[in-house]
Amino acid sequence: VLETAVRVADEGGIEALTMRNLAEALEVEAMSIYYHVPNKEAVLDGVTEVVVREMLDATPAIADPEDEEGWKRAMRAKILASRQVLLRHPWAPAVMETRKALSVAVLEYYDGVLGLFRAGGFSYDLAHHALHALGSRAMGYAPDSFEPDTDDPGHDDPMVLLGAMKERFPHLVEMLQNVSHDAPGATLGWCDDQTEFEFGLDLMLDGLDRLRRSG
Amino acid sequence: VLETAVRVADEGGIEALTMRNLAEALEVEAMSIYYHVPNKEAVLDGVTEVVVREMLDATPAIADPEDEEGWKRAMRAKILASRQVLLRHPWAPAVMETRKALSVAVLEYYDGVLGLFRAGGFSYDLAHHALHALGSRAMGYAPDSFEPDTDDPGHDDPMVLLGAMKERFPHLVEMLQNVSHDAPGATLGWCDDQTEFEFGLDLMLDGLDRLRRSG
DNA sequence: ACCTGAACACCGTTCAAGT
DNA sequence: ACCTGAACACCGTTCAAGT
Repeated sequence: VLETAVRVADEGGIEALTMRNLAEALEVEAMSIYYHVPNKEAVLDGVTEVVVREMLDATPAIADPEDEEGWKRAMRAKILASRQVLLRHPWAPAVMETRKALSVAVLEYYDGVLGLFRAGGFSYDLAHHALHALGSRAMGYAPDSFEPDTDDPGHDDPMVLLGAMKERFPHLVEMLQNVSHDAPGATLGWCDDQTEFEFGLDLMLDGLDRLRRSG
Repeated sequence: VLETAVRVADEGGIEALTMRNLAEALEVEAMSIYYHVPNKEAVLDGVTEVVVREMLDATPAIADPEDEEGWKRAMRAKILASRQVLLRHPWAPAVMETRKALSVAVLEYYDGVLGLFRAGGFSYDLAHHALHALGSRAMGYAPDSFEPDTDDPGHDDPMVLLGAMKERFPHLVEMLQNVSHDAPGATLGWCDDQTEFEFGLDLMLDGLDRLRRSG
């Protein structure tokens, strides 16, 4: 029932997940879903539950490292594995943001993360702060503030555009000219999401490890 | 025009911001808005523009610190000031997440952040990574993964509930019992958002400062 | 140039009714 | 116990028509 909902969202995006579409995919006619499910909110709760359970299944083995130093490696592996799951369900982060109550799967997930912190010798207090600090990164995603502006403002010569932008956003333009290698004119679409995600994640994990050691 | 849209959202929440409601607030009847604005997406673009410009106005003075070491202080002040703006518009982060194109105000904002990094001696490459790492934190908010579950599962004795949860989520329950002081049974609603935000922010800024110094 | 009214396609949801 | 059809309230949006 919920798994077909996930499939509908995977294929047509989240906006394709309407009650009528879902009913069609279930080969049942229209409003029969309401017998099994109270409302659409429950469907959205359900699909995130399915996705998070996929994450849990993705990392069953690495839950409890023996050595204290191994917490970082295990945490990193767990989070990056979850990220792989999310890449198969690109709509999931947005839906998860809108869930206010914590589902059972999410609680299990955070419990596992906490377990890793504890295995690494974190106090509950520090582990609690750490969980907040990681935020959505603990579930394998980060709000991607940067997307290319594919609209008209760039439909003329990109070099001319850069020049025009230079007075308004001097540092941004300078950065673009210094960092971008392969695609000189392509505004901001060239960022390697995986690299950036790991950079931020490691920054967090290294900082937390330092706090752990200093007590 | 857009400012009244912000007011409507401030008063009634984001779900109250419908074209018909907005028209009523403008004391104009219904569909006249479409003469001034192409569609609702443009309205949402507009309101984030207004909010981000509020952020820009909130920190005009601290844009360029002389000393290299001051970058962190200035960045922290800028971000926390933006956070104060967002507290007046609690619906704004969710809307900003859904914008894909970068508005002029957002570009200006990021340009200012970049300027602070540069003033601190960051290379453009490191500053670029830093921007990604900060993510939404650069704009004063972080995805708050934790909200209390106010629904029925807790309508019996909280201590009994904790006991029942203990086998499924041992680390979570243990953490709750160790960290929570003032409100022992109140699931997870007691977290101090401001404290947690600053903890995560400082973790990032400290890590970035360390990378900056090591070259 | 600016606003309006009626209408359309679509959404989540209710409810009495079928088997 | 499970499904259906018709209907309701609401949404964003179109378009020909008004001043």
